[in-house]
Amino acid sequence: MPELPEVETIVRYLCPRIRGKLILGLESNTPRLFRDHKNIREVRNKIVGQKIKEVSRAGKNILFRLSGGKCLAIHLMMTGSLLLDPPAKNKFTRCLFLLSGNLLLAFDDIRKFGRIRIIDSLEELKGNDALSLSFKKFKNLIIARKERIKPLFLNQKIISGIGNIYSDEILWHAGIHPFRAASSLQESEIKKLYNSMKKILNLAIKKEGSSARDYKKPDGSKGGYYEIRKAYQRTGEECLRDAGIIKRMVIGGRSAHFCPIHQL
DNA sequence: ACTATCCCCTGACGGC
DNA sequence: TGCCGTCAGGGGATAG
Repeated sequence: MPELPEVETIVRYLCPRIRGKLILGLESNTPRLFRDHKNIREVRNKIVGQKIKEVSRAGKNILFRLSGGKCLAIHLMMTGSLLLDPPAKNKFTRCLFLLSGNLLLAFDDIRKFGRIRIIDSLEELKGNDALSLSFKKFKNLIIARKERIKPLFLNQKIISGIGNIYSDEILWHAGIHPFRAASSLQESEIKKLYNSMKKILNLAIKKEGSSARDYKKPDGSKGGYYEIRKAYQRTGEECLRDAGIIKRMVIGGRSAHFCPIHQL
């Protein structure tokens, strides 16, 4: 489940290696991947022959800025991964980009939830990226909402980039209960939440993401955050801060893992 | 505006 | 061995 740190890791890996390359071809047997377009041919016509001018990130989207002015947006959803120069195609390879310099970029995705689309400009995806959010903006987004804090963190339209792993980790670090109404948070708690958000996301980037299940870097290697997580998927285990036992509850169809003692 | 539920899709895993 | 139910959870749709 690639979230902001995983996507950022992928972008940092890919950018110096494919920037300036030409897209020579696109192969895919999974039309669903291009569900925002008529068919694969339409996508191919729009991108083949163009140069990748920049690789960047917006929330959980990987963005290729193309020489023609348009932009290729790749969303890995839950099980997608981008692999550069993969050893061989496998049954989960849904799409292949042929790049100049004899480079092959594969999009693998077990569950076919991923999505690739062409957008007119980067502006279309500019949301409130968790890492470029100022405290003032963050606070205003939080206090305006009656929604509970955990689903708020998962809502990409409000704060983009955070998914189930890091929302649990951030709330554990900040000592905030996932069911708290956002509008009930005190100024000091919002400050703590903001600092925890930056701290956890930057730490996870440093660890190159969490390989809980399917996530891997474009060279096939794994990230190291999962091994140092404090809350996510630790149901029944001891809290690493106090004597609490990590509890699991479902909220909005997602599982929240938290410590009932220090998360209030 | 908020909440819960279902759907998309496939693999892992536990029970029988 | 193999069949079945459950869980994983990003995001969109929909009903209440």
